[in-house]
Amino acid sequence: MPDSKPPGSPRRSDTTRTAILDAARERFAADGYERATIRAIARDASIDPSMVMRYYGSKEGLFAAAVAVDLKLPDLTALPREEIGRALVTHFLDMWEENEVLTALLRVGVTNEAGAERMQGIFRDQLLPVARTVCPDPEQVPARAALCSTQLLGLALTRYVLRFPPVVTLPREEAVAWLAPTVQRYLTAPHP
Amino acid sequence: MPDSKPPGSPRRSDTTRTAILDAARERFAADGYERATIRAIARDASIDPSMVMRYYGSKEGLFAAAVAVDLKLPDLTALPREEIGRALVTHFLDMWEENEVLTALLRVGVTNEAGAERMQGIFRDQLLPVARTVCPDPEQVPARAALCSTQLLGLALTRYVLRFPPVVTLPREEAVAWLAPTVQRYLTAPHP
DNA sequence: GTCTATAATTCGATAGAC
DNA sequence: GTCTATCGAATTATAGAC
Repeated sequence: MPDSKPPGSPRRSDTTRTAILDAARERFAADGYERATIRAIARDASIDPSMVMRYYGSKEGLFAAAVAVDLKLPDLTALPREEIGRALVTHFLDMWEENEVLTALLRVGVTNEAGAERMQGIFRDQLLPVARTVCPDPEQVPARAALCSTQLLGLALTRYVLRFPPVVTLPREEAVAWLAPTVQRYLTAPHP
Repeated sequence: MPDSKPPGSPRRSDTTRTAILDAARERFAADGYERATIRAIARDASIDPSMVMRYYGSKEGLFAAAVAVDLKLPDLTALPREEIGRALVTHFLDMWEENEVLTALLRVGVTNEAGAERMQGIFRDQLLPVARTVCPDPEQVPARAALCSTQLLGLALTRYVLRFPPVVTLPREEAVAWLAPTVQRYLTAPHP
């Protein structure tokens, strides 16, 4: 964290570091934790495998650094109640498509505790505040946010990871049109 | 498949074979493909690792055999239209809880092509016939079945694999009450 | 900072005695 | 059928020259 150099002088290693992290995200997203080897990541980044160890200490450290980006969350709490479902689905599709971090986290989290916990933290941080502003009963907020996560993660799983053909084929607008009412209902409808 | 022995005489190896498959399902479900080692599976089954190779040839062969059980599918096509959502959610929760095969398939399928294809086949075989009987437009059947798979697999992912606490805590009846209308809508509601 | 060389494990798979 | 022994390959991680 502490940077002893003045702001205007980027260290030479910075470009190497980001190249490593980019390659790591790509490999973790494509292959999962075990099959994404340090050697392959280093090869993708056009550097020596030992540099990865030098910079990030271990494979676990590399993974932690690769997924330690904070995903910008637009303020959805100001939206009208009726639009929250559509806004959430759209926002999450944006997040999955603009970044490989979430795909990497999902592929790794399925067999890696650290990945699962981080994925859980992201969904908690993003869904709970929204749920709090629209849920009728504060006591139901965690359960309703959790229900939303099942639908949103299920879409990501089948579309970006398992790649079920009918889900991959589904146009983005159509997916939004179908899922938005579901998320809307999980958040705002009376308890069934 | 061909059994040269008379029906009344179980081969001695049969008990060993099923012990191996049981242990394999457990390990694949808990650890995924890479981390479930043949040695660990053999240790769980209290036999020698070389026996696994002798019986199943390779690790891939073992996995294929472990997940090659046919899941009995009750006939849901005879149900009244209005109950199909609840019946499907209940049926899938039963399948996930009575058997480790689906958890193993999901954990493996995320990083293994063979697992992903088998998972896709199961959902296709189970959902398409049901969707065909209740969908208004035959052309929309694959998309609507796919939408159901996103919600059902999302529940399984967060509840049985990632183990999000609020989803794990959710009582089974409550999960059914929330998801049933979703699945019902994906199958029978007019295109949004 | 970068690279070579290699240590130390671990795994899947094989050969062969009994 | 069962087990011992081991091969060959791949991995993470380290030590040290330049």
